[in-house]
Amino acid sequence: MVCAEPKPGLHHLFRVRPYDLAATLDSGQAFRWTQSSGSWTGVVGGRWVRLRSCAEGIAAETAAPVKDWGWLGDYLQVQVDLNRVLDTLPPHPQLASALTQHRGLRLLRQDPWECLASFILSSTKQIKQIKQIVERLCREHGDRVPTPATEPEAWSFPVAGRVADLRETDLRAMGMGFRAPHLLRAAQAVASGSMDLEGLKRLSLAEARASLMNLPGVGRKIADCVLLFSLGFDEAFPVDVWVMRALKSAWFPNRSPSLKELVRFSESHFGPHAGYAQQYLFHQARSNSSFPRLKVIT
DNA sequence: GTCCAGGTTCACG
DNA sequence: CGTGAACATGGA
Repeated sequence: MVCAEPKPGLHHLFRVRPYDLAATLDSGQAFRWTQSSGSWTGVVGGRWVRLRSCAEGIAAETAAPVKDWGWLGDYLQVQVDLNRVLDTLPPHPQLASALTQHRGLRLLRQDPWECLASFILSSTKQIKQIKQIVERLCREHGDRVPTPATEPEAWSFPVAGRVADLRETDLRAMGMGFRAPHLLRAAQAVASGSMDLEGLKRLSLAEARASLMNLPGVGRKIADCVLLFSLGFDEAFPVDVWVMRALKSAWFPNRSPSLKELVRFSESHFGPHAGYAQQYLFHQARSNSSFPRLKVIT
C-alpha cells in the first residue's frame, strides 16, 4: 500500500510494527472511530484524524497543519515495543492463540476524562450503543473541529466542565438512563478538581483504583478500564462478561468461579502487562463468537 | 415479546 | 461473605 505525503503538515507516517489498526481502534477501548474505505476517522485531542495502515506502519492525516505529532504517537502508543511486552505474558494455549491471531492489537493512551465518561456510559450497554450515545454527547455538547471539505462534520468530546453544567434530565434525554447521574457526578468531580485524573498517575495502582471507585457508578471494572486505557497502568485487568467467559473456559473449564475469584486470579497470574492479555482475550472472545460485524453466515 | 449488553449498588440471608 | 434484583434503553 502506498503512503503518499503530498501536503506538508497534514500528513505523517508512524513507522511502527506490528500494529493491527483495525483491532486496536475497534476493540472496545475507544468508541469514536469509524471505518470508511480502508481508513479510520476519529477525533483525538480536539483534532480530526484519519488513519490508514500501510506496510511501514500507520499513515496519519489531519485537517489542520501539525508541527509536532507527539500527541498522536502517544495516543497510538507507537513507541511501545509490543513483542517484548507480549513476551512477558504467561504461556497458555488460549492466550497464545489470541496473541497469534491478533498480533498488533495495542492498548491506546486516551484522554482520561473522555475514557472515564465513556466507560461510565458503557455499563450494560452493547458497544454499538456506547458508540451511539458517546457520539450524541459530542454532537450536542462538543465543539466543532475542522475537517477536510469532503468529510462529514466532527465534534470534540465535551470537556468535563461542559457536562457538569448540564442537568440530569438533559442527560437522560440523550438516552443515558440510570447512568445519567453517574456521568454528571463524575463531570462535577473532575471539573471542580476534587477528582484529579492526571494526578492518579502518580499513585499506586491500588490507590488510583480506590480513588476512581469513590465515584458513583464506577466499580472495579470501569475503574480498571480507565486505569488501563488512559492512565498507563498496564497491570489493570478489567473483567467484564467477555473476559469472564474467556477466563472460565481457558483456565477453569471444570467449574464456574465467581467474578471475585476471577479478579483475584487475574491479579496474580498475568504479570506487569496483564492488561494486554486482557485486551487480547476480550478481542478474541468477541471476534470468535458473536462479534456482529464478523458473524459468519453458514 | 424475550434476552442481553465491556456493571454497579443495595437489600437480604 | 455470597447471591439476587433493580436500574433504563435499545439492539439482536
